[in-house]
Amino acid sequence: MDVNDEIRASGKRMTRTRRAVLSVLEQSQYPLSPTELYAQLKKHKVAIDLVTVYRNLVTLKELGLVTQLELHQEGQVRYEMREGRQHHHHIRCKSCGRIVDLLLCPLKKLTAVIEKETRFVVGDHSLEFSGWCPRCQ
Amino acid sequence: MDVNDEIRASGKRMTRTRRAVLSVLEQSQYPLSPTELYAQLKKHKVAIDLVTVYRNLVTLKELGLVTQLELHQEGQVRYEMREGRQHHHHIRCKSCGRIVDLLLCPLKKLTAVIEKETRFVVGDHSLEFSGWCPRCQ
DNA sequence: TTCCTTGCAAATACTTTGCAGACTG
DNA sequence: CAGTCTGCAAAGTATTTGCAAGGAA
Repeated sequence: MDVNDEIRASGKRMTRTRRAVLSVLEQSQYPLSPTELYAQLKKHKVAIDLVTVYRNLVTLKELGLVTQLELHQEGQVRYEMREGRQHHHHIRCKSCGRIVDLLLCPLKKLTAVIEKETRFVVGDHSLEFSGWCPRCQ
Repeated sequence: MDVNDEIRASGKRMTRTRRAVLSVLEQSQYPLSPTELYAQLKKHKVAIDLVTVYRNLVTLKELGLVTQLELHQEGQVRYEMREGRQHHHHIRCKSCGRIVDLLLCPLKKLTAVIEKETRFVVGDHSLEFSGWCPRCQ
């Protein structure tokens, strides 16, 4: 079942703007904020409103096609494609803002410890590093 | 050097509102958002403006007296006293919003791994869990 | 033809800024 | 007294909502 089918299976429709949003996200090397995504779309001469970008991102997130991130000190949200990507985290440069994937996650064991200690049932976790990238050091 | 001295040593002053903000933060069992802090102050009949709460929190953060947190999916910032508290993280209930401290941090070793892998110099990290607290399960 | 989707305008939420008067040391 | 701090008004940024027209299946 491809993206198109997944959208239609949920009763939603594959529209011109939806396709464009997905396309930009697929091509991006890093998670995009709604505003950045909007700027990319404009650059590619796609006629779309910022509000539509927001609404499409909400929809795609609900369908589980994209993942939403909130990086520290940014005051905005970012999205990245989920398609086949394994669970991962990010590191962000405090100087230039560059965001790089971290393909590791040390928290599986920790979750059990936390559940025992707090009696919470753990759902998600978010982990993010920040520092200075090679160029900015 | 107590809080009072620390503030004065930086050329800042210990004012009525600053004292009130610190007092509420000291008594809170969990990190407070500016708005929650403001509500507490009002409840204690402290005459203060929300803007002043924001400004004092910025100042106290710059002085290292409070720590700022941004929990996932909250869309607001929180602050907690730093005074002698060890480095820690939080878990938040997705249902009632309750926030509980986690007194562990498994990330010291990981930092070295990440620095080698990404060539970043790691500054900070943020780690947060969310799930369902005992009452909400 | 149904009803999901879009654009535009407007509202909301959180946070920051400008300025003149008030207060601390 | 000098310089910091405060309240009030207003601006700024990110995001959401209402509504009527447009578009997908």
